[in-house]
Amino acid sequence: MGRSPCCEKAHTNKGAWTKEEDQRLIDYIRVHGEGCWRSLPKAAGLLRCGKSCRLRWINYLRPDLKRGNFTEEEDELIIKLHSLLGNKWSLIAGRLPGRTDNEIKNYWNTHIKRKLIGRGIDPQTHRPINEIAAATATASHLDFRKSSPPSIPVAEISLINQRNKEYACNDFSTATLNPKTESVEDVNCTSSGTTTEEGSPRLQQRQKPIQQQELFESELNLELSVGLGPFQAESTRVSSANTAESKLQKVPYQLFGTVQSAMVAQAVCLCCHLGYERKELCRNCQKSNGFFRYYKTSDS
DNA sequence: AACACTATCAACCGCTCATCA
DNA sequence: GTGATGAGCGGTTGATAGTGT
Repeated sequence: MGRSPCCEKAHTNKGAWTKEEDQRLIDYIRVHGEGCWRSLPKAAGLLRCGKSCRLRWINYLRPDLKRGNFTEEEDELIIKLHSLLGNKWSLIAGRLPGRTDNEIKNYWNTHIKRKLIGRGIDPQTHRPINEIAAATATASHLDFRKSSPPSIPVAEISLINQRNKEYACNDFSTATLNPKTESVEDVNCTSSGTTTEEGSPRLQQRQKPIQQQELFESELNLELSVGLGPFQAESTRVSSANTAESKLQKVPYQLFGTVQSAMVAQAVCLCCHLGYERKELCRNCQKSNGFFRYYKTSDS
């Protein structure tokens, strides 16, 4: 089915946003709230397409964004969530208050992937690289390296394997996988966008993380005692009964060994759970950020 | 100082999903 | 049931800052 372009491309700016454009967007949303992205640019006097405005707001201008480096706790949480959800960056971001899907995605690709490889963990499967190497022994090295960017020289694998043995006893992902029930293909699912498997990659992305999570639910005392973030909670997209997100909501989560039933309706942001900001409520738990949000149910 | 290479991340693109008429 | 539309997601690209030679 064809569809009209989201904007008049000939009359829109592209590339980096100027301070003036940022200010226009902020001012508009401050007054009118989020939403109606298609009509927003015109209404706000911006020569941008609605998608661009939305991205700029969500990824950069939103007042509750937490800028700065990721903490070690955030790293580990991202790794845990990725092992469950695959490249569902928006779902992962929903559990990391103040972080955006784009930010997490970039951080994953630039830092965490390398970190996991250094630990001897395959970043896509979250399984030890030596297991994967053994399972793919018949495949060419080139294929293996292609599937696990950034590639590591084959010569380094033995060193990594050794490191992995040391790490494996502490690593949640390696310690909880059941070799009897999971083949490499079972786990090698999550979603590399570069997959060349047959069928719709996107469909597989949606289905496989759930299968994987079912394995985890039974075997892993997973711990994410985090509810939906303030933004994620409003999403109409999480309503589907069978999404990984909704399944996550049903499970009582524990965080780093601390038992907490996570009532989604009483969700508390991760940073408060972790005690990052003990003196006062974190920004994500405060509603008075000077902006009001656009609720379809009440505003439209 | 100049150039090449690498890393980072904001922004874009193409796609799917949800909703509505 | 079907098509149009808006919104959102995930993968990719490109500009630029940082680092090495």
